Amino acid sequence: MPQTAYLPHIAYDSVIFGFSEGDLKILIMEYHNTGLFALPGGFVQLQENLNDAVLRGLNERTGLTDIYLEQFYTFGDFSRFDPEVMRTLLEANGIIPDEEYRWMLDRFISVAYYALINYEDVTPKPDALSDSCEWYPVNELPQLILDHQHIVEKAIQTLRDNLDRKLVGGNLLPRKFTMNELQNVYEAILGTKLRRTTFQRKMLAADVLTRHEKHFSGKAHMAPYLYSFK
Amino acid sequence: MPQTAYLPHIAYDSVIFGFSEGDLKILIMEYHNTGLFALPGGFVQLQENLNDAVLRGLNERTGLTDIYLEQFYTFGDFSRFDPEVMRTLLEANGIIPDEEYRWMLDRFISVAYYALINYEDVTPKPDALSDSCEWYPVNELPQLILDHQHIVEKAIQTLRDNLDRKLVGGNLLPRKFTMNELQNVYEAILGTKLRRTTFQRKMLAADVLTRHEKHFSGKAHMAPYLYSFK
DNA sequence: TCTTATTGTCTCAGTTTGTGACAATAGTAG
DNA sequence: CTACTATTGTCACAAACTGAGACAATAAGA
Repeated sequence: MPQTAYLPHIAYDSVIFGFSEGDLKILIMEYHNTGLFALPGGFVQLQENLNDAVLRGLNERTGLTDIYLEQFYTFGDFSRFDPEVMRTLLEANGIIPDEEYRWMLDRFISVAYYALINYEDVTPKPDALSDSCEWYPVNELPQLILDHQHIVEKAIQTLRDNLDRKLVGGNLLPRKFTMNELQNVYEAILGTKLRRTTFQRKMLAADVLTRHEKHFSGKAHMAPYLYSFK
Repeated sequence: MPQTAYLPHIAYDSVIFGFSEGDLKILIMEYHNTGLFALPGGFVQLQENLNDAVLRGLNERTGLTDIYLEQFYTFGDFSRFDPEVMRTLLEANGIIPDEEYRWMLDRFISVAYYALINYEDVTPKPDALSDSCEWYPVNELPQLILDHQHIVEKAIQTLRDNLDRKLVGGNLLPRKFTMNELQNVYEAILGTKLRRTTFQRKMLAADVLTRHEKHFSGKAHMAPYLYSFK
């Protein structure tokens, strides 16, 4: 691992949302030999924009470059400070927190972001310290380190609040999708069922969709149109 | 100034809103002998919660303890970094940035909050480095240091977005107020005129107000009721 | 050709919102 | 004491929006 200089005391965590099999999912890392699960995160280089640091981390995990990303809260309670977690994590990788790594055991304030990506576009990649980086349904998360569970909850809450205002649901789907697929995304995010006709009417009235050709699924019924966001 | 240990690289800025004479106003500090204007801000002590640090700063400026406070964004661009501003500010106060103060010239990431307070409750107090801490209408701000103008714009935008969702307008008024005063607050925040009857109906239907006695202003017309938030 | 599941659209009722009307004040001016 | 004015609380009506169901139009299999 080439050593780069980072801003001390400042970290970011990202809640990366995807949608598959009817479930809203997020990416979770599992660290080597520790049984510890955490959100993907990282640090900010000395001359790097905060937002760029997050995009860099997202690119390392997903390979994607154009990502819908939103900052939603900065967690700064002193109670977040638990050096034993980071020490465990480093030592499990054979790293003794000496001069070069001691800064990692300090207190951190973490700026949290959520990202919306198309599940199909991604093969998640673990980093040097982790065994895996995998999708978990938001309702079936493993126990997470520190306050990461709380960060996820706040991310979902913010996503729900922003869903109608920003019409971001489409970022979780391929470019072209059916109205039913879009509705499934909304239902997974909100955690409630929606009325088909009302949803369709609202989406069409919002004037944000372009209608394309029909999509023949091979199923024995009327074929739905494909749509994309304008 | 007793020296306390602070987290390096981390600051906060607060946009403190008040309402008077029909205008939405915020508190701005002017630093000694520099002509520099800035938002009230500060640093986080080593073992202090971020939110508590902000409340501490707010209390120092306003004397208030129960304050409606909301975190809205963390500004982390490298371009914020301009050590000359801080150097000017320290030197104008006869402080040479030596060992004890050099950390203040480093790059900072700033967590921004907005607060809503009752204008009448407050006599703003400058700090050790500033001549004044005064109310300015948001449309008549002086030129501010760094990206503080941008921070203010984002604060207003967030306040507008949250206005209906969180019904926070009342925090800018005394405990008891008339419907017309509340409407004036909403109009100042949104920057638009609202219809009297629609506004009244919406507020009453929201079921968040308690109606009290009438308020006799001495004017020659029907006296309005006073309301308070439940 | 018949059957089934799903889709796009329409209808109708119920609710909410925009807009103006209007009577009820609380003072002031005669 | 009576007119007059400005503002308030409330109502009325139309327009817009939303919930809920109805229904014809498919696409494929039996």
